[in-house]
Amino acid sequence: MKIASFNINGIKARIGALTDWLDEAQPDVALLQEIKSVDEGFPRELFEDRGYVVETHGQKSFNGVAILSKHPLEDVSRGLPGDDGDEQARWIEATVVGNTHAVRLCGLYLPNGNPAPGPKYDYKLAWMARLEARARQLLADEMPALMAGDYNVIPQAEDAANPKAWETDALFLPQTRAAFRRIVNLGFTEAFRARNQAPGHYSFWDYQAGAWEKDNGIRIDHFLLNPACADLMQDCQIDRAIRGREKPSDHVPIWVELAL
DNA sequence: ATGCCCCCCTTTGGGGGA
Repeated sequence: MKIASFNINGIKARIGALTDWLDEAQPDVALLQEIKSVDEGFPRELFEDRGYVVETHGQKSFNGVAILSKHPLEDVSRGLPGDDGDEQARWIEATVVGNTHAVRLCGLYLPNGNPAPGPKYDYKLAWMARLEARARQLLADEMPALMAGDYNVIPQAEDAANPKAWETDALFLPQTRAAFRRIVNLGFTEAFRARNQAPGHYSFWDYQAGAWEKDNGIRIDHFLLNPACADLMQDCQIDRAIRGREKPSDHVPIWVELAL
């Protein structure tokens, strides 16, 4: 089963780019971030026509996550636990049932956090603490589980073309990286790095200053797999070429192939 | 580190992103 994550930066602006990629890449599941749409505005029939079931957790103008799946989804849950007052749509969960295993899927859009320091950075760190709490539960469960999406975290210097430029940025501050590492170190496998240790692999290139043309990218979209899920991983890749197309998102898809 | 893009509800600009 091929499970992909893609920050599309607005569903309305990305309909063509998204459907083209779906038709070619043929993921069984696509976890989408930044749909920037309310649930009623999401063009679900475009995906239902392609054989996907659609679950959204939308919000007006900003954020918003969704799951598209060619297999039935069960136990859908919206919102990251731990703060009932959090209005931002950044988390959706569901269980997808394969032939041999069921897998718990968590799609996430972690806060950017800039400028740091400040209230937005405080929100990012608080959100990451809630993420850690949910991650601990997923580890305790025996069911294979993954958390995938736009983490807005550059884990290591080799995950940026120009790490110097990110030193004071919320995506790369020591506190951000420590919070991410703390979650991984609970026992998760960072899927891409488990299969590829080379520098120069990115998932985001800014629209500005010719970042794509200069390959001035960063790797901020990640899959974290619990041990039962890591045992099923057969591949993990980043669809880099998508960034060079017409009217692209500033992110590209990343996907894992799981044996189920 | 700013040479862009997306959203809103618009006619002219503001908020937000990474």
